[in-house]
Amino acid sequence: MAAERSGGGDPARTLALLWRTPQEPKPVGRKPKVSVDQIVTAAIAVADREGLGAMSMARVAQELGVGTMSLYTHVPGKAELIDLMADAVLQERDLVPEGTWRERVQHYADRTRAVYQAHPWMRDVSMVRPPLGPGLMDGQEFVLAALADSGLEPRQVTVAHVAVEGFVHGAAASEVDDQQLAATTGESGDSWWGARQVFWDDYFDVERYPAMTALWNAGAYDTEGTLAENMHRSWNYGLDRLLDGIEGGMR
Amino acid sequence: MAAERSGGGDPARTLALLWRTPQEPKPVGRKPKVSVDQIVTAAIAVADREGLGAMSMARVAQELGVGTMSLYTHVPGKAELIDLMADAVLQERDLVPEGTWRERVQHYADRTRAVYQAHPWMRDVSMVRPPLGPGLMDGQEFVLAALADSGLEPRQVTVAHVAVEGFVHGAAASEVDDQQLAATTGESGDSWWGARQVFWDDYFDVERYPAMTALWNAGAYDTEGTLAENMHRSWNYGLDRLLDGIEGGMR
DNA sequence: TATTGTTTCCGTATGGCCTACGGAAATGGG
DNA sequence: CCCATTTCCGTAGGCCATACGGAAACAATA
Repeated sequence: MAAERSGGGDPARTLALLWRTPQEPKPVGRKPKVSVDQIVTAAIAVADREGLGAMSMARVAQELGVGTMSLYTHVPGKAELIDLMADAVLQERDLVPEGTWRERVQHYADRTRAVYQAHPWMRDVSMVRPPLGPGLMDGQEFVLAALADSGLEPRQVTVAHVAVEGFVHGAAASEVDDQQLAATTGESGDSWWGARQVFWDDYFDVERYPAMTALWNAGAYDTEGTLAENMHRSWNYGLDRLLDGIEGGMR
Repeated sequence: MAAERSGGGDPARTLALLWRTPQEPKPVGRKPKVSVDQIVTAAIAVADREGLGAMSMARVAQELGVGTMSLYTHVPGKAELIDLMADAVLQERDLVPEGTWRERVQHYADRTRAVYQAHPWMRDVSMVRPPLGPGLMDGQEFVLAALADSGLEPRQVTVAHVAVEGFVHGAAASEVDDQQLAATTGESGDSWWGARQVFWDDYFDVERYPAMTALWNAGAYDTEGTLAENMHRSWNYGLDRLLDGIEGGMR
């Protein structure tokens, strides 16, 4: 399925929802059975358990014990609901501004990674046209403040920011991909690779792939630990090297 | 929509398709109206034009002038078809092993980026449980050979490999996200941001976001060029810094 | 209490998706 | 001409988002 995205709906309405612009309680009329917060919470719960693909309007309504169409009274549509979900979980990062600029970027990366771990469906939410809510904005402010303290020129800060942001979201996404697939398909990554043992037996050609063969023979793949642990190690390594490079590029 | 993925179908069947294991022509029986190659080509064409979300079995069959169910004679299901599509476009990279290890990694990144540019739907294809076909494998061999020439220890090569791979696919994905959304929603990135001018007017709080405000005032966002050009610049910067870091880490 | 205005709830219907099943159609050999 | 074999594909079941419009609930008023 393609990346889920914010609708072309009225931006003002979506922004009001993202920032929960308070509106005076209606004096007359039927009392609502559900609130926006309840809908968002229920939607996140469904997506956490069964993936974004299973998060249908009908499924969320069922979870709340209301009719499907009732949701549309509180939320413009599914795309906007996903925006609300994304911003809500980004708020869970709870960033504390302590330490050097580098430690703060690493903290930001760790917290963002934790969000993806807790909510693997974030992999499927595009951050190119992001939900302009408090969750996203607070995060941007945090990293930009850290990078601005690094000594980079203002113009360089914005460039470095895109690179860091890309790495963090990209790496977090690929790291949780595995879990998400395990959850939705019911097959773990290890089992999946195991079932493809046939590949190494029947298709891998040592003459066509000398570098891989050499690495294999050198024991480069004799690793302890699970697939997830190895990905995490690589994630830390990659971010460290990227920050090394940014630091070194200032001279 | 959630990431599209390979089915739990018979791995042997999928691998045979990926490597196009030749099978002796059937002596008897009805002649096929379409081939696997034709199906994959048509599916790629549809996805290129209208996104992976529009690439339905019915749509592909229509493109080929056959009934929907006829496709299932040649391809196990939609998930496997997506694997075949992904491996096919990865083969377009056509990697030439020239230059220093660093130039080769950069060449790999450029060619992979070109694939995403030409086929934006690749953003929606998970690379965690990748199609183990020639397109993927040749690419892996190419980068691993380059990294192995860098002087890193074998064990370090595999770690660096995951980091580079993550950066390349992640950055390429976020770079094409914008184009893909422009194509499927009919709204360009610039127009989308324009419609959200309201945000800066009504919601942005200079006291809550001092770092962003300072950068803005310092002219860090007074950039010429389009959104796409800026993303490309950041991509190059990020990869350079990552490779700087890898190079520096060897000492 | 009955009416009225307002708001929310939600059943129905439309048009899409994947794919299991099984019969029809085509083909070449005996 | 028959028949085994292979491919083609119509039907049907069970999902999805959401436009529309009427029913139901509620507060204020008469």
